[in-house]
Amino acid sequence: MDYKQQVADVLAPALPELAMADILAKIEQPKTSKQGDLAFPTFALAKIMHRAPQMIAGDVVEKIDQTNFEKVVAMGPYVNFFFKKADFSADILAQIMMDGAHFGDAKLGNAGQVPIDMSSPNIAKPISMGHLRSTVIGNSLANILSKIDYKPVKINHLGDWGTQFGKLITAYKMWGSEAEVKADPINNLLKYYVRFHKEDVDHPEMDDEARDWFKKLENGDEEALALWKWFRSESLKAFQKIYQRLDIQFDSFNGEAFYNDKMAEIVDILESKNLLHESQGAEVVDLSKYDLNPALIKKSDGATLYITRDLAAAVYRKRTYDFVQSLYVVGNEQTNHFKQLKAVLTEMGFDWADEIHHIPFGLITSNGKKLSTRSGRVILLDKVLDDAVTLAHQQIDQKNPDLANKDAVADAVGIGAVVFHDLKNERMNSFDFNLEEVVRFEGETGPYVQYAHARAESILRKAGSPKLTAANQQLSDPAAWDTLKLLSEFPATIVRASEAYEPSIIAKYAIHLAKAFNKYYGNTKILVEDDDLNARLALVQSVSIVLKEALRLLGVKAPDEM
RNA sequence: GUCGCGGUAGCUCAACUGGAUAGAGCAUCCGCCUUCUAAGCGGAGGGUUGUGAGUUCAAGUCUCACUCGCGACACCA
Repeated sequence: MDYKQQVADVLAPALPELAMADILAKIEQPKTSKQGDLAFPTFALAKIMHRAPQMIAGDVVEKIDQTNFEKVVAMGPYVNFFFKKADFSADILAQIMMDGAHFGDAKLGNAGQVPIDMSSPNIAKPISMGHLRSTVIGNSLANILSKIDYKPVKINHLGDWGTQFGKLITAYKMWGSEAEVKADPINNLLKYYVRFHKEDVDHPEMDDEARDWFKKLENGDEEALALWKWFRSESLKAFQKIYQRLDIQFDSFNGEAFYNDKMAEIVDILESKNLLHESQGAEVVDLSKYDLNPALIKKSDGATLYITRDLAAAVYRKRTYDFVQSLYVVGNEQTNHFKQLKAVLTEMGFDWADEIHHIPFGLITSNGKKLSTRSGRVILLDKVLDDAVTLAHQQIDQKNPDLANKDAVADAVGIGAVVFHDLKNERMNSFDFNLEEVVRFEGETGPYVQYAHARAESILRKAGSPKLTAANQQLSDPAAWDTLKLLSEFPATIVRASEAYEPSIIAKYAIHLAKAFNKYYGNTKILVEDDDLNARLALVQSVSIVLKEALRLLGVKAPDEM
């Protein structure tokens, strides 16, 4: 039921000087339910009618048909509408009971495909907290889009090509061993790489050798290629372990190397359209009309660059998926790159360039400084997840020692805390890494939401997991009101999150709902035999369903007990 | 220097398209487990929303200037 429209319908006859659209646009949601459920400010009318807004509000209330509302009152310059709680609760609870986890589904995407470029770690380097953001934001957006009928395609654009592989092969040949790499691929490959950068300061000839090896790799040299493939597959195995912990699956691992043979066509197109110009020995596309620096397509030595590869990837994705949108969940510091990318595609005549969206996010720093693999200043994601799970275990031992499935719950809670922490704030916010804060279990955290869900489940178990009927779901208890209203806002919240590409909107919603429910739980005895029992249980069930679904959209599990 | 992002309570952050007394969490202090999981609930203190103008009936939100922090500025990705 559209309550906003209902309010507008009764307002319209009392306000002949305003069009329906204007009335609808002005209706707003008060900050607290003391001020009602919807409100209409009369300031705009004051000007037209040359009267004080307070008086207008009073008059409007007199003229209005109040039969469909609990009450309509003038509070200062506002007309405040209070819904009939019993009817409202019956509506929303029946809806959620009926839809279950599908509550909030919408047919907005028309099954259009949406590739999402996300995670994209570099081969032979560990996954750090920095990668977590791209990974969990991308995953959550995929879940959100999927819920409103888009078809997301999660693409892990691996950093599996580039001059660093020349360095890595050089370093491996000097200090590495097969046994070491097999034992612990990421750490040992990283060790070689870091050592290379330490020693090449004094031994510049190492750089020449690295260049040679990369050249060999590009020319298909057997030894170089074999090493590269091996490094790649060992790294991927290690990555998959982390993705499993996060419960994230990808649809494609086509990384940079995948586009090696697809860039020539891009250069051809650019040439045929006369877009390529020589500048200081390099080939560039002039973008001055977009107020951007020229895009460097080919280096002076003829080698291609990052943007050339991304152009090839963009074209490939359009052809392969015929996408309706193409998303890139990549750090804020690459904003310019994506502006250039879109500009070049536009110059090439691809009107679908408009459907490419860079989804930027803020930087994670450590002690205020940018993370850097080379300098060894990394925060390993695996380590953070381990710490979080260990802490979760301790909490369980302390608070619920008899719990079954301790390990699974500790995983869900510990990892959920880390993921939720990364998603709960606007993605553009930067933050300095702080372990205690990331794995916090109290206050506005993932575990707080999980806890509310587990409490709801616990009540339902105690009630004997009843089959709730759609009847008798009128709940007029004011203590339940905030929870009921929040439940009703879930579908609109999903749409808002999808439009802003902002998982934090869902996370904040989950916190609000959990908070409202915890408050209700703390002040109201639910399991008492009276006329409202069925309605209260329906409320508890609905909260459980919606909390679990909100967490799922974020990529966080909701254990039934914890 | 140019462009981008940000500056809200001691700390971390909210505030949907401009609206009512700027809200939470953490930390500090005080209450609540013989009642459905205390990972919880209730209460207290804590603010010139970076500064200064402007637009508006109304500005944390829009405009301009200034300021501080971070980032990007063609041969890395």
